[in-house]
Amino acid sequence: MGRGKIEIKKIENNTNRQVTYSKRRNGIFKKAHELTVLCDAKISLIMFSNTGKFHEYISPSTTTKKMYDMYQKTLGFDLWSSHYERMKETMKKLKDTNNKLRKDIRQRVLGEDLDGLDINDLTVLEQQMQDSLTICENARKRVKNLEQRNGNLQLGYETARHLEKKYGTVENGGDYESTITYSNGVPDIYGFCVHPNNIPHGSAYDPQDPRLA
Amino acid sequence: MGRGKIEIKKIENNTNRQVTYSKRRNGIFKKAHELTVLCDAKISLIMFSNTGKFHEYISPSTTTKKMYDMYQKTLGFDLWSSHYERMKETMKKLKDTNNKLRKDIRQRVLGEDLDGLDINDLTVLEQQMQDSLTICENARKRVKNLEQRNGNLQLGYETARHLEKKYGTVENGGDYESTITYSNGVPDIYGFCVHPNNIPHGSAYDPQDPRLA
DNA sequence: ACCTATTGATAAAA
DNA sequence: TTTTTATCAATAGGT
Repeated sequence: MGRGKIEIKKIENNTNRQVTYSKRRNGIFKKAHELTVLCDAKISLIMFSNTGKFHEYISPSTTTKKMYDMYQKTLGFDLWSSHYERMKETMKKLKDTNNKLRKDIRQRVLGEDLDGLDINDLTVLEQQMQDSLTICENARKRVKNLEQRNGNLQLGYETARHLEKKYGTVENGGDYESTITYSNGVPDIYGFCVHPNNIPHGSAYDPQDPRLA
Repeated sequence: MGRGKIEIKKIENNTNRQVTYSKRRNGIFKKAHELTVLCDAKISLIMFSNTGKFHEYISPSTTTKKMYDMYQKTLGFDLWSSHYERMKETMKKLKDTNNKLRKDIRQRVLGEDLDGLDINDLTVLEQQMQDSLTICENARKRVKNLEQRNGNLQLGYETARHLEKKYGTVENGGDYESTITYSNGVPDIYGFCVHPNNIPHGSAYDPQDPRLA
């Protein structure tokens, strides 16, 4: 639709391609806007030129984020589920590990939960504790010497209480099952947003622009 | 552009609006496809009619997922960052807790890492260990009696090795910092995909369709 | 950026 | 819905 028909194939002339891109981009944005208004539709149109320049149109009644969310729901799958599921699995493992470690501590330090162990376990455990106790005693003696020499007698009984409170069961660390909801941060005054790549510069489609009316 | 100019405002006649939506949708899809080919651009165009019907165009050289990923990178924010960041934080906390617990165990059971404790800590620790040892000893004696009575002499030294290997430092549980990359599951044979809402039905834009040439 | 001859898109009707 | 066709709109090539 111009001074001659053109084939729909890549325009090799660089300048020409850029000009056509600019013109047709405006055209398609205008079409998107018209369709939005005429038919009360919601449209998300994002595009990158071959030079990486970014532009988008989003219907005023929605946001890109919402459109993408609807897109996922409509197609019945979550585009980042694999990523997300991996995360959730790892979190579960970490929580499990935490709980096991805490159980170990209760077993070893507080002397609870020994019922599940047989004689071999208990013998090993007892020996380890004996060794640890010796190491601990030696350390205490060393430190006692040092602290006395420095007249360092501070610190009270807070330590004991503190240590006692540390070995409960791990609670649920966070709620990640809830439905994803969000509002995005894209300003949307004209219905059109043209976001250049990195450095902002002019050329936004303006529905009021008489040149495009 | 038809048998009379029309105002760009919502078409109130329902049938009319639907017809216009259908026609213009095809029009804009064709434009998107032409722009993709002519200028080697990448375009993602998703739309929902006012009745909730879903249609999309995606340039053959890319995927909707990639487009939104690029979109996020270009705009410098993450559409699901709040959700994602919260998860990462929680994971970090869980890992930290794990490491602390493991350190505790090393301290208490293996007798390592006592350098950071002062005399009060060590005294408390020593007393706890002494108590635990006593409990453990008693447990062992009880179990020993029971096992001997039952002639249960199985189990070897595997336990000891097992216990020794359990208290290393927690390694990075998963790599979630890496760039999100994916290929989506959207079939893309024609460059155009028309996904009706829920139940698939015909009407896909076909670049080969002579009616639209 | 602007022109305008042409091709392309589409509103109304069938 | 799709086709037809009279009209209006978009734009290719030139300035």
